[in-house]
Amino acid sequence: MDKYEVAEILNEIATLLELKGENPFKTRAYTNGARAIEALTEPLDKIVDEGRLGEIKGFGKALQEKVAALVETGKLEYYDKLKASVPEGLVAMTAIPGLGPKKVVAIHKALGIDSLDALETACKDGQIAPLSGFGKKSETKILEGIEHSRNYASRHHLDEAMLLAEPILDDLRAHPDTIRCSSAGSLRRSKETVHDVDFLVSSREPERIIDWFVHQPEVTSVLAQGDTKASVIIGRKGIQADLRVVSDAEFPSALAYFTGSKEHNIVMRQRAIERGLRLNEYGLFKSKEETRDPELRVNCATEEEIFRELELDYIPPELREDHGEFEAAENHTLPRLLEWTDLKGSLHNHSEWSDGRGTLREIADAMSDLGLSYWAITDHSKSSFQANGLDEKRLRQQIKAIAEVNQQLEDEGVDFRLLSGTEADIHTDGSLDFDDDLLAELDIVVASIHQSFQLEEKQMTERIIKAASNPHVHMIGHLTGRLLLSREAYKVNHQEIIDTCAKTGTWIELNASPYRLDMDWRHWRYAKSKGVKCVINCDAHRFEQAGHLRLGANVARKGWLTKEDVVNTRPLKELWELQVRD
DNA sequence: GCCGTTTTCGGCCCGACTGTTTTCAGTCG
Repeated sequence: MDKYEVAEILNEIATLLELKGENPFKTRAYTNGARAIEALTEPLDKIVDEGRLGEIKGFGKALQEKVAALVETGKLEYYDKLKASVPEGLVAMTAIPGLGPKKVVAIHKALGIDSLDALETACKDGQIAPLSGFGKKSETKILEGIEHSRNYASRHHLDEAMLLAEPILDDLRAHPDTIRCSSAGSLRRSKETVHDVDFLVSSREPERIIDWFVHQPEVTSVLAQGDTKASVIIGRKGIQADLRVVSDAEFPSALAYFTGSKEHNIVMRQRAIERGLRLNEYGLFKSKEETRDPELRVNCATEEEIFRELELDYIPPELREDHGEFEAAENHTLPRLLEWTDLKGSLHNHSEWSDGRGTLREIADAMSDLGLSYWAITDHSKSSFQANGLDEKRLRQQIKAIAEVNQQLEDEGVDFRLLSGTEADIHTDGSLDFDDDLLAELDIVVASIHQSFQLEEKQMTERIIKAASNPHVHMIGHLTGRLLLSREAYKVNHQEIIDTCAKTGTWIELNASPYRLDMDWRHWRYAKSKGVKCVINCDAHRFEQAGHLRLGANVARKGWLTKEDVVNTRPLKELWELQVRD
């Protein structure tokens, strides 16, 4: 069993314990254990083999035994028994907003309900409202929740959230009663998918800001509206948006608090407690007791100053996942992160020659107008016939056509170049769609998998390693083939592939399509530690997808990457020098 | 279930909102 499967079971154990009414701190121990396992950078089976599970923070005797059993045998008696003792379907019911473990159990005890379908029927029949602690509104909300979970995915792509949030943020900024404002939450941390969109505003007139917010034309329903907080559903796709309004003195601590992550915040609070202080969304206070007394407030005008009071360097929002940022911030070793404006071009893109839009010249003009320096045309290869992939003959024609466009650009004095390339399919055996002779004629070779996703992890890993070992391959494209919120990643051993790329000097793509964002940000720190370079690529099929560069850079920041770690921050001349291999 | 430079027992982050209640439990982030 791999670490993700183990983590999933630990999380399920936590939910099951909650349903059984266990000590909440015991529940939390399992949740913490799941997180710690997911965050591991070395293989879990290796840690188990060497008996080092106890070195993981929060791992005592019980968790060590349980995880070792899961890794070694794939089974855990404790889990099986626990699962058998809780009616199936109750876990799914806890996913409905407003229904936690206590209420789910209450409904089950009173009515014997153990599935979403049965719950829906009971609501419609008016059986829920008479229960103690429930009412007519509970019934309506549960029905809405079930409906919502069917109509909309509960998470959304990052670009969708950004596109929705930015105009609202602009309007909030322009609102006469706004002093400061920002996005917060997972959007500000650039998570690859987000559950909701968070806004924070400081103002002397909170009720006016709240009122303005819930009356925005995009708002389709108001979930909650109070004096300092409102939750609404916005947009066609139904994204939840939360707004908090605080005083300006509270803004820095509120921003830190609502940016999260939850795990990061817990460490921040603990650091405050260790220093005899108390941190909450209202400020950092010289008190051990709960207080909002301005007299006790440690004056912090910005987030930076809060970090300083807790003896930390400023931690950029993208890094706030409790994935090692505290150690680095203490030791002054946080990286200076990449900025999206550092990017000079994209090395994996398509044109009308395969399944993209636009002629070579149109693409060159569009990207040059954006201020980029180069743009690789890497159309699909012949095996991807569904994408009108190029065979040898058409690829040779395209190389010539690109040379002609570049000649025109040079004659016109335009400081921009197209690069010739291919996105070569990796066959099941790891061989590529073109011979080495032809690959050698190209500026850029991206090797990607577009079929046979179902191979076992071992075979899939060997397949990619073989492709990465071809001296003509510059980079591996979208390493796991995942489509966020729709298709699971195919199983690969990231570590082995990264180790190979470190030896061969092969780059790994961070595919900046909002549906991919692949390789996942969680693996970049390991790649970086091995000296493997990243390439942030648009995988553009249309002009406007050049904008994916910004998204890709945001996610690269989340992987701790700097300008130096990313190949396409370099000017063309340096890019050529990087390509020379031993 | 985990943890410990006062502690091997008694803590474990904490505040807002909702819906149901007549003062609060449950849920959420």
